[in-house]
Amino acid sequence: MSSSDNELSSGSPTAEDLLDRLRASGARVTAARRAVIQALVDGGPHPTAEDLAAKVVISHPDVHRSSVYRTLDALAEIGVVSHVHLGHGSAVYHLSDDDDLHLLCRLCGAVDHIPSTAMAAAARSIEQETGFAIRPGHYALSGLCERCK
Amino acid sequence: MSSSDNELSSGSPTAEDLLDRLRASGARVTAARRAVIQALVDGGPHPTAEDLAAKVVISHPDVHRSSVYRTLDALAEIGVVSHVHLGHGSAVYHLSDDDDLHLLCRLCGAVDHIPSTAMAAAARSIEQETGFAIRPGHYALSGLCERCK
DNA sequence: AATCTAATTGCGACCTGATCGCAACAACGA
DNA sequence: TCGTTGTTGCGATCAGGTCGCAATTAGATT
Repeated sequence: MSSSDNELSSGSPTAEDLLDRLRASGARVTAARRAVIQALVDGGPHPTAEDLAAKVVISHPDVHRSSVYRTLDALAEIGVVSHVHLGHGSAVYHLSDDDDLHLLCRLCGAVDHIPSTAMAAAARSIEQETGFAIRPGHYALSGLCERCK
Repeated sequence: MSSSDNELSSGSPTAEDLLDRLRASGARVTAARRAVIQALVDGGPHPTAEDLAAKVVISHPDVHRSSVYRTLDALAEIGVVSHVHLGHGSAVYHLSDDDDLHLLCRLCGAVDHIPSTAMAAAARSIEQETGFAIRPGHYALSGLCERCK
C-alpha cells in the first residue's frame, strides 16, 4: 500500500483522509481547516474546541477561534467528528468513527470509553416500550469511575 | 390525614414538604427560597434556572437571579432537586424523587421520561465489565422521539 | 422581647463557551 | 486567468452561570 491509498477499512484516519472527505462533500480545503484537522488527529483524546484552538494557534497564529468552531461544525455536518457534552462546561470533540459511548466520572472528571453495543439491548427495549430511539453517542453517561466509587 | 401530615409515601411533595427538608438540613427558610420552591412545585415539567427565575420575579420582584441559582444548589445538595443537562444550553431542574431518566429528542427537543430501571441491566453489565458505575439521572440520553424518527 | 451570629441575599462585575454579521480573502471549477 | 461563492478573521455579542462583598435576616440563645 502506498501512502495515497484511500482509508477504506478500520484504523485511525489520517488528516488527508479527513480532508478528502471534506473535499468530497463539496467543502473547500483551507489552511485553517488543515490546521484544525491536524490538531484533531495529532492530539490527545478529548479536546474541547478551545483546546483545539489553542493548539492550532501555535502553528497558525492567525487562525481565529471562530474558524475552529466553524470547522468543527463543518466536520460534524459530514459526520466525521462528533462532540459529546461532558458536563456543565464545554463539549469535547472526537473522530466519530470510534463508535463508542463516553462515561464521565462526576467526581474526578475522568472519561472512559465503552463500545456502544454495551447499551444496545437496553436501547432496543426502551425503543420498543416508548418509541424513543436512543442515540447514545452524543452525550456522556455520567457516573462514578472505579477509583471514585 | 390533615394538611400537616408529613409526606412519607409517594406522590408529589408539597412546597411545605420541601421547605421542611431544607430546614431539617440546617438551612434557613427565606422568602427567596419559598418563592423558588413554589415555582418548582407549581411549574411546568422542565424549567431551566432562568425559567424559574422569571417565574419567581413575577411574585417576588426583588429576588435576584443568583439567589435562584443558589437556592437550586442548596436543594440539590440535600438531594431534593436535581438537574439534567439536556444539550448545548441550559440544564433543567426537577424534583429528584421522580427517579427516572430523561430522553431528549435531538431534533424537536421533546423530553420524555422513562423509569431508570429500563437501563438497570445495561448499567449493571457495564459496571461488571469496566468498573464504571453509571448514574443515569444526571444527563439526558439523546436520540430521536417517535415523531421525529 | 431583645440580642446575637452566621447563613443568606441582592447587586453587579465577571467568566467561559459559543455564535453572529460583515467586509476581505481565496479555493477551485470553468 | 478569472469569477463565483464558500471561508476567514475580527470584534461584538450572547447565554448560562459564578463570585465577592456589604447589608440583611432567620432562628438559636438569653
